[in-house]
Amino acid sequence: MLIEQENIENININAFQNDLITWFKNEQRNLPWRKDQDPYKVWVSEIMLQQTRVDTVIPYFNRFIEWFPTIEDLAEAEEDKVLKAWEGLGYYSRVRNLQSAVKEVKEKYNGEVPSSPEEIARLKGVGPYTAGAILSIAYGIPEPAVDGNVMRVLSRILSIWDDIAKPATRKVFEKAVRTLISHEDPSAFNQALMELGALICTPTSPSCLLCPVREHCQGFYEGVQNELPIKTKKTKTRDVQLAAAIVFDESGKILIHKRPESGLLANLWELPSVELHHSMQNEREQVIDLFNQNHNIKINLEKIIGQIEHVFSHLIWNISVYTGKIAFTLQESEEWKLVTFEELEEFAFPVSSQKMFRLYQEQLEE
DNA sequence: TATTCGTGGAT
DNA sequence: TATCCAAGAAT
Repeated sequence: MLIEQENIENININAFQNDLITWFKNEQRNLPWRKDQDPYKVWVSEIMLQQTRVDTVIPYFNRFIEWFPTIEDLAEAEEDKVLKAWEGLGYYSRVRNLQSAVKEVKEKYNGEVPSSPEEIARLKGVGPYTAGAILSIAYGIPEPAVDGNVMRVLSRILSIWDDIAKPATRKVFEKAVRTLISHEDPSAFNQALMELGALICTPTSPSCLLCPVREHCQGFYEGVQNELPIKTKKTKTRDVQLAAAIVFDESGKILIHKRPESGLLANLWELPSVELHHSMQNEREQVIDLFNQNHNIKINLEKIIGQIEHVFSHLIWNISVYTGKIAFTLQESEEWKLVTFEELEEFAFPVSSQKMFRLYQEQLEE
């Protein structure tokens, strides 16, 4: 904490703010959520951008605002449609938290996104970064918005060697931002730090020769810009063996299942599946037994149509994909439905299920 | 605090 | 091919 305190005193704060903000105003990308400062749109964009690239978010953002133009529209929407709007974006609890928070804003705050740090931080899905981003960008309030970009950029500028993988480290950077932030234009300042991280001060091989704040950068001065930030943490993924089935009824409809309301891919639809375990039993027999035991569904498996690998951040699914027929009359419910191929479009599926549908289509074409 | 939450692009 | 990682939050 002492090191960065000394380094921050080496910075000419006014010149730094001016160089950074001037660069941002000239070089910023033209992004759909920068067309106005509607707090709702800023909010939606910030949730979508969590751990997600700008290029990925753009089409999702445009469609989401088209479907749900206002807080009221989103508050009143069916959750299934909201999840459909998020289909393929990942981290699906983000959008369920967003809708929940939007309902709270509608009811408790008369539809106006609160502008106090305490109130906005209490909303579901709004953490320290998102609270600061909305407050500064939509309301011009000088609050820190410390994301991965800001930690990378400031770790270099201030030569901060704390491990940014540790949650406690964010506070170090929030303190630095409180010292550095422009009170004239907090929105431009915060966005400029992130834009600099995205365009110039990139994770590998930063473009220091193009950097508008190079002369303020302690890391560049020391020649350590490629060693910062310090980020430990290893990703240990575990393997899970699954078997999924495309199960048809007599009329050719497909059986789909709604996942539980918490945990992985919560509330999304999927092709029914079971987790396999090591056994002397052959896989085909085990799948039939597990469908019976876990789902209380009797099926006749036809054939295996292929294997699919799907990689999450923390685990890997290896899925054997079967086709089959349902061996009794199924009672449909909130959790189980029989639908036609056309009706599949109405349901939100994770990418793993979409891979299986594609695999089946490829089989048909052979 | 460490882990759980997706996905697809970059290197 | 494998690893990392991108505008984080909840638990």
